[in-house]
Amino acid sequence: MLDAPNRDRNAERREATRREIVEAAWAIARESGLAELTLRDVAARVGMRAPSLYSHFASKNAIYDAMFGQAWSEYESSVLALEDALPEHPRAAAKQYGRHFFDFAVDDLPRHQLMNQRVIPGFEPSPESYAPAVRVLERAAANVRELGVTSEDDFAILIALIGGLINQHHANDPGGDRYAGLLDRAIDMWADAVGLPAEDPAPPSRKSAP
Amino acid sequence: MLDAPNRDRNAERREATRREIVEAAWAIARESGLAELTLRDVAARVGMRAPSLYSHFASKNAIYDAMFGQAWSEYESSVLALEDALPEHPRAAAKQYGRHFFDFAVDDLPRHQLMNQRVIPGFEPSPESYAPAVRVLERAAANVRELGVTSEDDFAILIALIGGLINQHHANDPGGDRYAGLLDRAIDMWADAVGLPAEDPAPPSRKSAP
DNA sequence: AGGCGCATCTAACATAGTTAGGAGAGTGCG
DNA sequence: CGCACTCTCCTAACTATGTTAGATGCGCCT
Repeated sequence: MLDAPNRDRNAERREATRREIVEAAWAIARESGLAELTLRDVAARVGMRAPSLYSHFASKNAIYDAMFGQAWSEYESSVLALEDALPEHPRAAAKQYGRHFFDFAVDDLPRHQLMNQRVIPGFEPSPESYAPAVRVLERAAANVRELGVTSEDDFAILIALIGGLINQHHANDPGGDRYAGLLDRAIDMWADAVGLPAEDPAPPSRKSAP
Repeated sequence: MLDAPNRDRNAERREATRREIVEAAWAIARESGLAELTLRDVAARVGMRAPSLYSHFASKNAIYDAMFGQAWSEYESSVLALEDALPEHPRAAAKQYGRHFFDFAVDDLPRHQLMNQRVIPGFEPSPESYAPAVRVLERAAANVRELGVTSEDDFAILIALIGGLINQHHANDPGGDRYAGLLDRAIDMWADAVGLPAEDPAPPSRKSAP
């Protein structure tokens, strides 16, 4: 039996190894794409053989789940940070939100792919790993409602619009910035339709942190 | 050497076999999903062994290409048929277009996946198989322009909007119809923004075939 | 009849994810 | 100290899948 301090130390080491594995997997995914991600390569990068990974993860899908869970978690943090820096004007805030979603998805292709779960045949994220993403959407919905948009449907349309531009960017213009340029125009269309007021020339910054 | 009639007959047989293989592949994809599509299963369904498929296709990706090429081709035909039945009112026509895109993508999940090419790691469609899809987009652009939309960007935004709703449908609401219901509202938003006139109460039908 | 082309076959290979079972290090108790 | 337990990692191997090599046999042309 292990006593308490040693149990803790072992748990830490385990966690560290798990993190190392997930980091290695992301490194490979970023360098060569998710399609090139093999357990043997991941294992090699952390100085192991493939079967040893099964001491830390139940399957390859469990590794995907950890990868995506980590990304969603970081995403949630970045959204929380964004909210503190959000301008006061509703339309400006909507645009900043939109640009944030877009940049996040575009800057880091493999991380975007997690939003389109069909990229990995047979993989379904676990509710736990997906939770931060759900919270982000709920927060975004709440924030958008606070801007004066009362309809869930209008919010869903905004999300669809941004998601669609992201997809088109990846399909037609990866590397370019045509669809990033369309984002402001698209959000303006949407803002007019839902009745957000026109933007001030010089928007002041808002919300000192509590 | 073969004389001309026999060469033709052989070519026909070859084409028939290719079609049979592609049909079998679609059947499996529809029943079990693209992830479950294996060459051994495809071959079994047409009464062959897997390596024999290589007499007709250079690789599994070549089979995907044929599958998607066929789907794009049928899609082009359905768009041509749609255009004859398009109502005269610009906003009504835009909605009918939008609903058509949406229904096509939603009714037949595996066929939709071809639009999101990232589903099959390592697969890129050939320009030839993809040509009908390009023509459909060009026709759609021309038709939308004819409705009075002069900006490529506004057209791109419409496409993004519809594509985004389709993606959300597949991700969040497969089987339901929430996003189908949002489509009209979304297209109305877009139509107002680009200045299409309000819809007539009773739109007459248009364009007898030439 | 003889020969050529071609679709199909069997056998096998390479690469994946995964499982079985054992070796060795660390830890705690007698 | 020595023994036993646990845990991580290992080697070996299995299975599934795309793919290649080479043989076989059928049909058509001369």
